[in-house]
Formats: sequence, C-alpha cells, structure tokens
Amino acid sequence: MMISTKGRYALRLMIYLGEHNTGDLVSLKEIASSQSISMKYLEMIVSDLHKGGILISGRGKKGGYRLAVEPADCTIGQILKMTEKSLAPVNCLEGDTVTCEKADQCLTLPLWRQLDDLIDSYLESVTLQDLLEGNVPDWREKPGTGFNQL
Amino acid sequence: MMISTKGRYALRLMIYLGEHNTGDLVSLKEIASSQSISMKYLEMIVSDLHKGGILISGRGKKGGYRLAVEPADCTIGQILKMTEKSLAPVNCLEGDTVTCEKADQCLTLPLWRQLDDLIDSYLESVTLQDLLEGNVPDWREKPGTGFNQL
DNA sequence: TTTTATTCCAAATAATATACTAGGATTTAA
DNA sequence: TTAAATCCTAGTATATTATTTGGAATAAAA
Repeated sequence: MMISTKGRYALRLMIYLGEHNTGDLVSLKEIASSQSISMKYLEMIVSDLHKGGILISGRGKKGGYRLAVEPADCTIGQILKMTEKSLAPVNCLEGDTVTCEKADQCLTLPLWRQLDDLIDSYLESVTLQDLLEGNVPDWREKPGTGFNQL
Repeated sequence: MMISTKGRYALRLMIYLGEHNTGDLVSLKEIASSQSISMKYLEMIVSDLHKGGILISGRGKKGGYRLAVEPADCTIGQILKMTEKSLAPVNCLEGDTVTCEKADQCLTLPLWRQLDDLIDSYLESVTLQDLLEGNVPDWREKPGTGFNQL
C-alpha cells in the first residue's frame, strides 16, 4: 500500500469542502462528524493542506476552512504530495536523489523509475473537479494522453 | 511505498537466476553473498517463488534453485504478486472484494480502482527478460499499449 | 555409514512506520 | 467574559515489515 489513511482522509476532506464551496468557512467539527474521522487526526491533515496553500482558514468562533483554489485547478497528485511523505512505489526512490550505491548497476531501478513516473502522471492528470463530478478518467480510453497504449 | 524490500529482493534474485540460467542449480548461499542479503531472509522469499511455480529446487548437497520458466514468459507482476501481500495502492482495495460499507457512495474509489489497474497493467507488461536486457519499456513511448495518452 | 551442505519449515523478535490521542495556547465572534 | 473554533507539540498505541533463531529433512560426497 502506497497511499496511507492520512492521504485518503485528505482527499475526502477536500471533496467535502468542494461540495460545500460557498465561500463560508466550514468547521473541522462538522467535517469530522460527517466523515466519521477523529477531529484531532483531521487537524494534522488540515495543517498540511493549509501549509500547502490549497486551504484558507479562519480562527476563533465561526472559524473553519474553505478551498483556496478552484477544484478544476487542484490535482489529486498535489493534494497527496502535501500529506504523504512520498508517493514513490519503492524505498529506493524516496527523497530527491537515489542514494543507493549500486544504483548504476541496478537492473531494477529503471523499472521503478518508470512506474513512479506513470503513477505521478496519472495522479496529476486527475483533478478534484473530476472527483466531484464522478468523472474519473479511464486511462484505457483517453486518447492523446499516452496511457492507453499498453 | 507499495513494494517492500521483500519484493525488491525477489526481483534481484530472479535476475541473478536469469543471469545464471545454465540448467544447473544455484545455491542460496551464492545468491545471498553476491547480493549482500541475509540467507535466512532469502529462504522465505524463495519459498514464495517456489510455491508460485517459477522456480525449480533441488535439496541436499549440490542443491539449489533455477528458473522454471523462460524469462520472456515471466512478468514482473507475477513475481511481485507471489511475494507481496498486495500490490494495491490503498488499503481499500486489498483483498478480493471491497468491504467498505460506504463503497457505493465513495467518490474516491473509482480513482483508486483506475490507479490500481494502471499499475497492474504496467507491471504485467514488463518481463524478466526485459529487465535482463536492460530494456524497460518507457510507457510514454510505447504505441499500442494505451499508456502514452496521458 | 558418517559427514557436510543444502533446502525446507515455523515461530520469535526487532525495527520502523502509521494511526491516533492528549493537553493546552491562541484567536475571534457573540 | 465566555464559547467555539484553529493552531501547535508531543506522546502513545498499533500494525506492518524486516530479520533472526533453531532445527528437521534430504542428498551428495567422503
């Protein structure tokens, strides 16, 4: 498993805010109860998303959160990269550079690189708007994207 | 991270056997020392691959392992499925059926399904032979496969 | 026939990562 | 001044992964 509970919760939270995108702030309490997620756990997640700049927050009474971006401009990849330590499918590719000393002789590294690139490309091709509309692109039937040739 | 150390070691072991595919048995001791992997850990991995039918073993002195299949007929997906509990990118998709009670209302599930399918398709499109030849297919440049349309 | 080198098997432990909780400071509307 | 919220840091519990331990079974070689 590559994407943790934290990342999945982040998406559900963003979807909830997308569905209640009126300009008003929505409290964590409301989101937590609607999604059956601990509020304290959500706090940590929201903190990442806020730092990432895709949420606007207001403090104090009547405080809460709302989207800082248009759902159509927000990719799933962006959201997940804010909450997950790494989206890489293997340890070898975590961090900015490959540190393994055997990297240049490694026959498997190119495979992991391609897989990583494939995953990233797909997640960057889907937006929050797509999810809200229930329009998740089928990579097998999306001409011009490069996926459907396998 | 989706693919564990165990799966990566399994691949390296299969590559080693592919590079020494003479018909003779190769001992775990030899593989372990050449790959700097604990022999006891390799035993568990080899056990999975043997049960999966892609290795032939011989016991006793002069015993060891060799490939039971042609490298060109053995996909990376096959190998990894024998050693990893699941290749699914999220918890939700582990096991044969989705057990989550909110599955039918879930706006994220289709995304995970597509991602899972994409990953599986890629890993099944690459063979051990490809790895041995250093010919890992670039999904962006593989006409007719369906990948390169993103 | 004994030794030696191997596969084969099950379980225990260690290390790490993930999920979740606790406690409280700060802010702002009522 | 109170209440309801965000914000922040740290702690703990749980689960998963990685690795070790100990030995039985097998078969070639001495």
